[in-house]
Amino acid sequence: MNVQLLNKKEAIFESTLKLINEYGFHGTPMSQIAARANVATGTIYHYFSSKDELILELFKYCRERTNDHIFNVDQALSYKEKFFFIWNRLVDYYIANKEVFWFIEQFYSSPYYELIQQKKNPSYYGADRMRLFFEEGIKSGIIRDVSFYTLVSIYIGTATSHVKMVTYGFCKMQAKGREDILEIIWNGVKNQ
Amino acid sequence: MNVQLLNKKEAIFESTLKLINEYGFHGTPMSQIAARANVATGTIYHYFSSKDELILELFKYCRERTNDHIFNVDQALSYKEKFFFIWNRLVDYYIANKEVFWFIEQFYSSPYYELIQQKKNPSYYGADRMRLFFEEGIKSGIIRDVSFYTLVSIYIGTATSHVKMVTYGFCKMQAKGREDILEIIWNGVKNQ
DNA sequence: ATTTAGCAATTGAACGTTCATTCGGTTGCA
DNA sequence: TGCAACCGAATGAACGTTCAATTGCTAAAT
Repeated sequence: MNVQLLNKKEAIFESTLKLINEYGFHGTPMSQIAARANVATGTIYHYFSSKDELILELFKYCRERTNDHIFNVDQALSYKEKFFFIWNRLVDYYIANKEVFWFIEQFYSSPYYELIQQKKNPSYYGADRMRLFFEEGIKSGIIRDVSFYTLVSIYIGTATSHVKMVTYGFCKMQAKGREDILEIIWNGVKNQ
Repeated sequence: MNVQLLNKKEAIFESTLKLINEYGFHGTPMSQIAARANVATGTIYHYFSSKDELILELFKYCRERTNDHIFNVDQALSYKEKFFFIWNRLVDYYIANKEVFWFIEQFYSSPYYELIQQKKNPSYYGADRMRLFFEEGIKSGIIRDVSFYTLVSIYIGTATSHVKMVTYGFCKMQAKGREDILEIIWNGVKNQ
């Protein structure tokens, strides 16, 4: 990542992200997180009360950054254009930031995610903007009136699945595959 | 291999599956796997050379069982019917066997999966039947001629995404949501 | 039919390592 | 002067793995 790290907290985040991507939750000791971030082990505990909290905070950090990025969209575009644009932005972002993608995927598949749900902390939920975006399409009659989670399964499910294929190396990152997916899901959800 | 051996091995598999589902890869010690399977810790090492090998074998075991189940389909059905049937079977199987689903998800998102890819062991790849099924639809002109991985993103991506929503408790396991998803992706992939 | 040899299966305490966390001390800045 | 930031060796618990000992089973030998 080419970003100039402004503080130690972000250095710790970036270090954790890379190590977890490489060795998984289990295989990344605090000592190595510290080493890669050029801080002492104890320093991490100045910012985070435990390893679990570090991982929870990192998840929030990743999700906020991702959401801020993908929903930064020109409101002058037509709904169809926005539908395509946001999907492509999400895929681009994840492919350019593989560590973020794999960390989020690992997190969602792990028991950590239940911890967050138990807390019932609204700031953990990042679905608000997605919900608004789909509601906009439904209310204006452009896309079919189906439930939010149905649309998420189709829109986000295909995007993450596609990113997995590409980062696994199964298929090349080529425009054709993306266009096909987008055309297919758009044909499926549009009203007519 | 006699019956007794299979029983112990399967008991270890089932125990591992449940514990990993509950505590994650990192949070499940061999001692607990043994306890839940009613065997001694050392016994596990009679069947598996290490914890990593146990997890790799368990992954193969889960994937084989899942594939055997979902592709057990009446060939007399029309292609569209099979398309709907297999998708529903996959979703049903995962919802009825949540530990299998979450284990596979965790595995795919973890660095373990790269280990398997490095081995280049064909027995690890379970995509053959899926590929044949899509080819059947393309050759007969029923579904659009797009790449295998595009179809996987749409077909499997939406299925796993839907299972996640349901097992997270975001949406009820009701017929409506499924029908909507299937109708949308079928509208998208069918020819013209 | 009984004995016996030998190997497979099983046990769980012990071992050595790794790791998250702590803490007493140091640095740097306001 | 005071306080936050920072350090890293020390601590103790947890964990994967080993191993010497025990049991159970099978089949050949008597």
